[in-house]
Amino acid sequence: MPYEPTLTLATPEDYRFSANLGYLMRSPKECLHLIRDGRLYKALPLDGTPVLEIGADDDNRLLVAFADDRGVPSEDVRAASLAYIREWLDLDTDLEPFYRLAADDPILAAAASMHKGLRLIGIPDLFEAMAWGILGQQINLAFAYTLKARLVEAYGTPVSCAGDTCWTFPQPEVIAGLEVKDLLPLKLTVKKCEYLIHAAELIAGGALSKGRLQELGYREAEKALVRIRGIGPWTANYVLMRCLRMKDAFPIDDVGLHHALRHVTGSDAKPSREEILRLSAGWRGWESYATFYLWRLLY
DNA sequence: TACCAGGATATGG
DNA sequence: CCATATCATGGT
Repeated sequence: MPYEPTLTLATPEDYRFSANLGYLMRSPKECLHLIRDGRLYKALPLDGTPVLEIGADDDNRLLVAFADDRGVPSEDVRAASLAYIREWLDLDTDLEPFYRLAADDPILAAAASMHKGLRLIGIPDLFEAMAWGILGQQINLAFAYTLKARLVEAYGTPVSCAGDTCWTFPQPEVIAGLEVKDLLPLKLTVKKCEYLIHAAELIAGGALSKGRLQELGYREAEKALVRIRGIGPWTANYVLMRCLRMKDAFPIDDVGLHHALRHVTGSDAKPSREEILRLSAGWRGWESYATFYLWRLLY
């Protein structure tokens, strides 16, 4: 079904829209975007919450339409939407160095080849990234999606989208105003309720911001995050990877990474920290991308 | 049905 | 500093 794209967006030579949709479709419980007939829909967390419909043409360009019935938005909103897409889908990173190192890497070669054209899908909003990390601690991914959907449907904002509902993630100001007892019915642990509310308070109060973390650089930003209650090394690196887009962020404690490494090496035991450091020695500066690609081997 | 899941923290040695 | 218990529901 043809549609009239309002905007077109050039992508890098090695970009493949379908490879990225593959990642975005990994959970049927995802509530922050939806995919229909090869097109991606999302309500952007920007002023006016524009709803985007994103497809691709044969020349590997992204075709962007505004999928709500409010007509074409203002120039400002269009520009902000394009900027959001570039960041979310990571259209401005040159992946050539990553593919070059992956081609000769016994761990990465297969994943890089199989999913070539995939980019690290981001979580531009800091609170969403932290909340998603906290929710996902020590539970399987399917359950994490269930919890996220409950949180979003309780405290987020519904937006009509392609005859369905897209949601925007709850604002930190909203979650900061809650008490543990408000979140318990979602079946989070008491600690996760506390972590979530505390993170929301830090961001809503201005004590923590994406911009400030960005200025710190990887090591210092990691330290700053780990000092926050409920944010350990895994969550800190997850946030730096998905939100701050630090390419050397590396969630080395990630169970999914461990499974992927076992899958590639054929080992039946969880790799030790030393083993992972040895296997990843050649990934310097691309640890986040390496992890993201390895995750794709799991589902 | 058991087992375990994209961990973090508190506690005890 | 390292090992262990605890959280706690739900997916497979």
